[in-house]
Amino acid sequence: MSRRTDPGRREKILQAALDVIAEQGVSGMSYRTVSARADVPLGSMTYHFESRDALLEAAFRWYVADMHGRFDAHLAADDDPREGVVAIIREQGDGRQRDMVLAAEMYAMAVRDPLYRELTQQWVSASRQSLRAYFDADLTPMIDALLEGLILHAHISTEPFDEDRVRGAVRRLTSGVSS
Amino acid sequence: MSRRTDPGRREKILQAALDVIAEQGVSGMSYRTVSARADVPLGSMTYHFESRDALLEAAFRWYVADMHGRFDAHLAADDDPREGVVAIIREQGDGRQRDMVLAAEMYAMAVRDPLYRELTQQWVSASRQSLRAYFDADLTPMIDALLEGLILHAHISTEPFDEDRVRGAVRRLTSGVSS
Amino acid sequence: MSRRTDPGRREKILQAALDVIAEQGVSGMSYRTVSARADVPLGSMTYHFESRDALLEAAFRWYVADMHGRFDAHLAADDDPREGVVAIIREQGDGRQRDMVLAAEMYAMAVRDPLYRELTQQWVSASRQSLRAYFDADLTPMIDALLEGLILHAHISTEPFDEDRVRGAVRRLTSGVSS
Amino acid sequence: MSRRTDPGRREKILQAALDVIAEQGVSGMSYRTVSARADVPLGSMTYHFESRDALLEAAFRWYVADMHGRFDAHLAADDDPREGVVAIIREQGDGRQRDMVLAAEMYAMAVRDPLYRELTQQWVSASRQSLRAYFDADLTPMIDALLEGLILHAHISTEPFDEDRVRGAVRRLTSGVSS
DNA sequence: AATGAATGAGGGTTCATTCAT
DNA sequence: TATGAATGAACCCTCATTCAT
Repeated sequence: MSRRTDPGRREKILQAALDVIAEQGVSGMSYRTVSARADVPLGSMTYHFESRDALLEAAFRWYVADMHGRFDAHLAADDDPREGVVAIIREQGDGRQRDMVLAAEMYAMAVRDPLYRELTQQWVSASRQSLRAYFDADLTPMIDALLEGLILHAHISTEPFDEDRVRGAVRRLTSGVSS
Repeated sequence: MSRRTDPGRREKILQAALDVIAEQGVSGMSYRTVSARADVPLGSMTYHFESRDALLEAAFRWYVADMHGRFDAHLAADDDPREGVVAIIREQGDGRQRDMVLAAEMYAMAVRDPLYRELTQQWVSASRQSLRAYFDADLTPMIDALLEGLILHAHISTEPFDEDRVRGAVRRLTSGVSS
Repeated sequence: MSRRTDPGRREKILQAALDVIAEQGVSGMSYRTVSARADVPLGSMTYHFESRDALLEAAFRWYVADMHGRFDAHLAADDDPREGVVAIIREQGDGRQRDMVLAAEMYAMAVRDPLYRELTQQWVSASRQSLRAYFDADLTPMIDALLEGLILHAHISTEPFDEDRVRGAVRRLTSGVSS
Repeated sequence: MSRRTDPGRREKILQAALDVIAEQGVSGMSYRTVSARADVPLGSMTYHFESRDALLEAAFRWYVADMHGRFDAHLAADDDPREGVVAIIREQGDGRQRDMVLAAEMYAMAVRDPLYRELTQQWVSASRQSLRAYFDADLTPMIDALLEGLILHAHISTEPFDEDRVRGAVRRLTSGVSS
């Protein structure tokens, strides 16, 4: 079921969709805005994605898969997994506006729409699964939550990122629990 | 006392706007949906709120003021502030879908729009200010972040809320630091 | 039937109306734009002018009266009335964007609406009446027409105003006819 | 040959637009009025013309092209070009309300809007170019201006059109100048 | 005498979607 | 297979006008 004339078009559209969402939010993502961004004829959009909803879902699925890959890589990169957590917060919280916007939009949909709730759950589960390789099972939801909250606040706050303070919190949270 | 004037109309519209946002998201909040919800003529909307954006902003300002009041009350209600934190997470995480939707939508806007970033900052600052009455200054952003992440995850997750696990995390995070 | 509280308000509104028309055209002149320009409450507009149409008419009547006064003055100012005509063209054609816009808008209405046709006729008649004091009766409509066309073209054209050429045309047009 | 496609639709819309302008002025030309006049769905309007402004411009360009063709034909039709000028004034001034309204509306826009100023300049230039084939270069702007003013006044005035008077003026204006 | 509150109609424009080609 | 043409619904917003006060 491959496309013969422009095999990358599906992917190009998905990328453009995420770009548009990052800039204008989900509500700004229309067939029109995406087709313009991807430089693809409007009539072609419905051919590749049956409906706007289908496109939105496909875009976020792609995004989640991409994000999880990076999460894993970070944890594995450091000898001390606690430093991996700090690194994730540092990287995600510092810059990466695009990823944060996409995540925030997805969460906003998740709390209302079961489809995106499920997708987000998969993401959260996958993250915890990764954490569980290094931390106690009881602890992983807490680490994950701290991580989430810190990244979010880093994007909203004007205060500079204080790595030591984060490091301290991570260590304290994980203290006295066998890994 | 005919229909010619309706002193509570502004507030009625704001309430309806938040209701609509909670149900359909910010993108579902149109002059039309709100006017229908508030049982107010469409032409009346622009009289009270110059633009859709102005209405949206007014609605979220109202919401933030309301939320902060409840946050404060919780912290003050318990002898042990750590239990207050647990109570907030329990209450917000358990049910209260409406508040979570509103918060999530606001965050999604905040990461893109300076206006809402500022508003959210005010909220976060106010929360920390309240926490600082009970916890060490270095610690409050961490507690606040944990709180945020846990509430968010509680809404997304299907797992039941595990109060003891949360309590443990809060205590560990605050251990060894003078309150 | 004078207004006690703000005797100049009627005039202030009329002036503002003409200002708005000059800038945005007749279609841009609304109760709202004029009330904002005149710094007068919207509710006050209908008190002074029963309808938008009434305001528009009053504004143009005021304008016509003003214009005719200036036309007369020019003709009387010079010993040679032919030079007076050249002077009118020079002054009106050179700059005075505001007057031209108002005239053009009035003509556009005149060709469609009997009310403004009548008003414009009065203006044209008055101009010819003034010209007739200096020129042959048969000639005045021609001079008037030349005048009108030259002023209009002066506003549209990018070419500089060529006074000598105009002077030549006026003299030729009036040649061999007893004044 | 179902209704799915309609190759003449663009032109049909342009014609309808000019009709509406002639009857109700530029300010009466809305997507809605034109779509009704052309018997075309409202949603179709924005497909063919990106904005109301674009439609307006296209309509006037079409109109100008049409007018110039007729101007040329008149001049060439008579052996004596001076009679051609008289004929133009007679035809345009007598009846042809529609053309006059359109011209007046265009002038009104031209004095405010550079886009229409340019378009009108093109028209005026083209007319002079045509006149220059028969009259002295210095004279053409004067003939053109007289023509313009007479046609305009003919539409506003109630007096009947006096062909001999016009003929006399044209001859006098062109007298003593080599053609 | 003067005006703030209110409203229905209509304004331009965007949109998801359909379908003939 | 791919797309230009088309459309009805809904969008935000401006407006002239009414009327209670």
